Amino acid sequence: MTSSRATIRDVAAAAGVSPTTVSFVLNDTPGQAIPEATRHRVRSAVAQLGYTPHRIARALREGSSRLVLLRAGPLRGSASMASLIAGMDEELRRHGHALIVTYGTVEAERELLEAVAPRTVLDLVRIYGSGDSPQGDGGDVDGLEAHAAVQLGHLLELGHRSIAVALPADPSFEPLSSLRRRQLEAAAARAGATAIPIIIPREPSGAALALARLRAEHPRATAIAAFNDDVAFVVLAAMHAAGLSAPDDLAVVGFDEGEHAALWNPPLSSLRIDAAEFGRRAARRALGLDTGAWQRPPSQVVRRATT
Amino acid sequence: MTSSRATIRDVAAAAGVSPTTVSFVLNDTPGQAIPEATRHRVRSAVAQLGYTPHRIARALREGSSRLVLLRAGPLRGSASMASLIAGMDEELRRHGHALIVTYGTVEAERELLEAVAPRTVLDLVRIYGSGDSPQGDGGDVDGLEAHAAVQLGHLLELGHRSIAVALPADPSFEPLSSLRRRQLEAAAARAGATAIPIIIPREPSGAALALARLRAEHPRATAIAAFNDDVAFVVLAAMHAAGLSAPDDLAVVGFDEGEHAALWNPPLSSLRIDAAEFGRRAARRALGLDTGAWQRPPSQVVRRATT
DNA sequence: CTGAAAGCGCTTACAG
DNA sequence: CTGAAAGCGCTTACAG
Repeated sequence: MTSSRATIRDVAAAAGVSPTTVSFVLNDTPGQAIPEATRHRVRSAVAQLGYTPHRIARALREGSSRLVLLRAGPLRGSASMASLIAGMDEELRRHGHALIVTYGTVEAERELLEAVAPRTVLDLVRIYGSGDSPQGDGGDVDGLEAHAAVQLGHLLELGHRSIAVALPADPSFEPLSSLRRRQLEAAAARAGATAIPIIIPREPSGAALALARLRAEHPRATAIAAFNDDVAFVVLAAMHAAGLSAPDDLAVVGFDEGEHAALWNPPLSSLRIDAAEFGRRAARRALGLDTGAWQRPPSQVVRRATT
Repeated sequence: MTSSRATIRDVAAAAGVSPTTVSFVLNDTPGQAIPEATRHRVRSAVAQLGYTPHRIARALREGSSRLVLLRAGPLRGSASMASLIAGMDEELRRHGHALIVTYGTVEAERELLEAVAPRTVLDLVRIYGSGDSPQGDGGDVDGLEAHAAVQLGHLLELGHRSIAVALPADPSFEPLSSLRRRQLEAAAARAGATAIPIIIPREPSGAALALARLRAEHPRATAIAAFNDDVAFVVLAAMHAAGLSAPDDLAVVGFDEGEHAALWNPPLSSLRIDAAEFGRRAARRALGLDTGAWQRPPSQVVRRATT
C-alpha cells in the first residue's frame, strides 16, 4: 500500500464532488452558495483521508506562502525575544500562517526569501522601535518607549534625579541605541530629571575610562540606566575594579532581564519584559487584521541588590 | 512598464530555444549533448533578463525545496551555535540550498515543515552528540566528545585528579547531559582520574545543597567541570555564598564559552568552541556529499581566574 | 542536438 | 448550486 498523501482530487472523488467545490468549502470562499449537506460530505472526506492542502502548490498558485519572516537583527539574543516570538507565532498560527525567524546575513536572506516566498517580511527593530500608536502622546505609547519609561520610573521613585544612560559602543546596536537615548532623555525631562548619555565599550579598560569620566564630569549622577543587562554587567565589572559598589556609589538597573541577572555578583536589578502581547499585535498587523484596543505592554523592574 | 519577473519561457524566447533546453543548460542535466554555442546563448539571455528560477515552482515539481531545516532544541542559546550555523549556512549556500533554523515548539514545526517542504531536517542534538566517526576510538572523535576531552584535559594538566562534573537539573537538557557525563567519565578513566557527577539546580538553595554535599561526600574533589557556562555561574554563586573561592577551594571551568565568562566576578575559565567546521561537515553530510578528511574540531580552554 | 507535452497540486474566473 | 478548464513556473520522460 502506497501511502502517498491525499490530494484535493482524492477528496473530491470520495465526496462525490469536483475539486472546485472542495476548494470552495475548505477556503470558505465568499459568494458561494453551497448547501450544508454538501459541505458536510466534503469535510467528512477530508477527515477520513486525513487530507491537508499542499502548501507549496498553494503558494505557487497564490504567489506567496502563508508564511511570515521575522528579521531578528541585533535583537537576536535578547531575553524578551523568546516571549515575543512565542506570541507572534501563536497568533500567526491561529490564522493559518507560520513564522520563520532569521538571524543570518543579508546574502543568506536573499536565498531564503526566494525559497520560501513569505507573505510578509517583518523587521524586528523597526516594529519594536516604532510601535503603532501616535508618537509623542505623552505616555500612552507602546513597545520600547513604554519599557524605557518603566525602567527610568524605578530610578525616579528611588529619588534619583541625575541619571546616566549607559549605551553600548557596538555600532550594530544602531539605530536602537540612539532611539533609547532619546526616549530616556524625553522621559527624564518630563519628570524634571536629567539624563546623561555615556558610551560603554566592552573592553575593561575602555569601560573603566568611561566610568571615571562620568564620575569626574557629573559628580551628581547617582544612578545608571543601562541599555541592556550586558551593558549593566560591564558597568558593574568596571565599578568593582574601581572599588565602587552598587547602589551606594551608583545604582544600576538593567533592561530586558536575562537569566544571568539574578546570578550576578551582585545580583542585578533589571526590567523584566513580557513581549508576548507585543508579538501577537505585530502578527495581527502583519496580516492586516484589527489589532484591538491597546494595553500597556507588561514590564516591571525586578529589584535586586544594585538599586 | 510592468516588471514582473522573467520566467523560463522568457529566457527561451530570448535565446531562441525551448524551455526544455534552458532547463537542461541551467541544471547541467547529465546526458544532454548541448553545444557550447547554444549554452552560451542561453546564459546570455539569463544574464540579460536577470532570470532566476522560481523556487516554489521548482519545489512543487521536485517534491521538496532546496532547503535544510535545523532543529536547535535545547542548544538554542548556546554560544557555539552562531559559528555552527554560520558554517552550515555557508556550505549549504555553496550548493544552492538555504538554511532555516527552528527554535520553536513541535506544533509550530509541523506547520513549518508543510509550508517549506525542506529537503532535509537536521536535529542538532543528534548530529552534535554523535558525530560521524566511529565511536570509542580512543581520542580521534569529533563533536562534543572531543570538546569534553579538551575541557577535562585542562584540569588534568593542572594536576586535578578528582573532578566533579556539574550537570544541570533541567530535564530539557537530556539526552545531552547524560551523554556529557559518560564522555567525561570515560575520559577521566582513561587518564586514571575520577569523575564525580553532581546535579546543580538553578535555585540558589538547591545549588548550595548540592555543593555542600559534594564537599562532604567527596572531600578530595578539587575541581569542577561544568556542563556549560551557566551551570558554572550557578556553581560560582553558590561557592561565593558559602565563602568558598575559585580556584583555591575548587577550580571551576565552563564549557562553550559565552560573552559573560570574561565579565563574571571572578572571570570564568571556559572552553571556547569554534563550531564552523563542524557545521560545514554536517551540511555536506546532509546533502549526501563527501565530508573529506576530518580535522579535530578547534576548541581550547581560555584560562582566567577560576582555574 | 532539440522541443511538444504532461504534470506537480492547488485556485479561480467562467459557464451553465 | 456545481464543474471543466486554464494556469501558477518549473522539470523530465518521450519522440524525433
